[in-house]
Amino acid sequence: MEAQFKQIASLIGDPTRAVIMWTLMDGKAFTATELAIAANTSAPNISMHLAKLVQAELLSVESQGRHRYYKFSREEIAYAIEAMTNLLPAANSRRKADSEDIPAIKQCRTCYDHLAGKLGVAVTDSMLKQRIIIERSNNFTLSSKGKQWFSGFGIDAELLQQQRRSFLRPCLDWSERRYHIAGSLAAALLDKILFEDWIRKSKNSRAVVITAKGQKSLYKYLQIIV
Amino acid sequence: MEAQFKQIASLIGDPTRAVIMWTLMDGKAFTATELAIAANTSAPNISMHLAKLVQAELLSVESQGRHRYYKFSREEIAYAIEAMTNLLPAANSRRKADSEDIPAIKQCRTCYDHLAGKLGVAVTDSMLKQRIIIERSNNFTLSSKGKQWFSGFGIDAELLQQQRRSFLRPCLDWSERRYHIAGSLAAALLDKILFEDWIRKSKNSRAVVITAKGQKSLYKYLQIIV
DNA sequence: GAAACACTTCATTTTGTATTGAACTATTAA
DNA sequence: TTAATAGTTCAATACAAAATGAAGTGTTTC
Repeated sequence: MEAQFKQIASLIGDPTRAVIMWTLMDGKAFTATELAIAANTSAPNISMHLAKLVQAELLSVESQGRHRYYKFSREEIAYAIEAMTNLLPAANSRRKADSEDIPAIKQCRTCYDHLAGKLGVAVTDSMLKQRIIIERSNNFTLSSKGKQWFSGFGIDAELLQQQRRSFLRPCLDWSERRYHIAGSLAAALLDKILFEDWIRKSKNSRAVVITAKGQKSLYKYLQIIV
Repeated sequence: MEAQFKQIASLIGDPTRAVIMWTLMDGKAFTATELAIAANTSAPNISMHLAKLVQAELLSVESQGRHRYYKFSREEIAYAIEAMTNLLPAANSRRKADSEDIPAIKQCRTCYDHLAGKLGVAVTDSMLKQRIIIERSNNFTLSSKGKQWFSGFGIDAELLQQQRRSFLRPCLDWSERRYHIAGSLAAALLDKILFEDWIRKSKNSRAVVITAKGQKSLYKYLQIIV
């Protein structure tokens, strides 16, 4: 077992593979070439690394014509990467002020399948304030008022709650050092506000931008001033 | 940020350091020599690796005379290692039947600060059956009956619930592929049953053995037949 | 106070594995 | 049918980082 853990650790541990995993936290599937660009390496090299990750069943591939799309094979992978990400800020708090610090990604971004960054935390704060969700000993639950709120939003919380996957859980934000909501409910919310064009994903980055419509709606529904 | 993630990944990724982290999942502090034995390497080498982990604030050291005790600097580290551990079974399901498979550690072991393995899952199952805890969409909550049960056990659940740290959460068991309870409540339970001598930790391993007293008590309180 | 122990530091060597370049397959476009 | 694109495979190379061995610090024990 220890040997197997070593294997997984060194699998994620390689810098190039770490970037692959980091990039895939976007939630969508990437082609080998896209990942090569993200990791700033050659095609043969990325191919080798992807092969290793697929063989270990950390990633899955899907061929579409001459493209091969890579993504996490299952949700747990994203959870693990997320957990590793959370180890970071404290480790670097004393370092030089980050030169690579991109404000955009701190403001508003996605975390695998849900909203994170300043906006993610703001949404969560507002929901707590309005008692849409209730916090208790590091756990969130949806209130009955919350069920109505989501329902008015076109999201059937009851239905999501019946599913096997995690419904609502706190996720520590690496830039804010505060919790935002994750789980199927948070994923459904992200889907919805993307569909409604409140926010738009930027290309090749997890950063998202808030539209004018989003600005208005975020104030209306959640009293968030962007 | 990506660069920092790379750093953390390669920090955990080295085989020797992976063993260090794995060993520390025991929850207690280890000396450099103990870790050198666990990782099967030399004193200078383990010292170098430990220095790196401490510098990254993944571990903390405490000097006691000529011994230096190393442990996780914070709870999140254990969570991340745990999350990584859970990626394993699927990754190896197709492999040769594990030759290194030690039954003892599958039966009953600790997972950082709480009970895991077959016994951990059995305890959780029994608690669910008795409605001491309630499961809902991948989350456990303590029932009022449960509060009494723990109280009768000398554990003040209310008090634990007020603390900042996670109170009760599911933790996926790598050997059983099923959930067992984790969080401060599960940690308090482990403390209690260790104190009551139901189980005993074995040296240099996360495996625990069930005592005769434990066998009786597990049946009495949780209807578990060992 | 000397010896044994626990651990670290430094300079050197080793080694595992990532990377590179060339050649190859398969798909799409012209 | 040819050319371009997307990706993989293989053998050779390069390199960063781990391991080693000798020497040093501080602590306990006899």
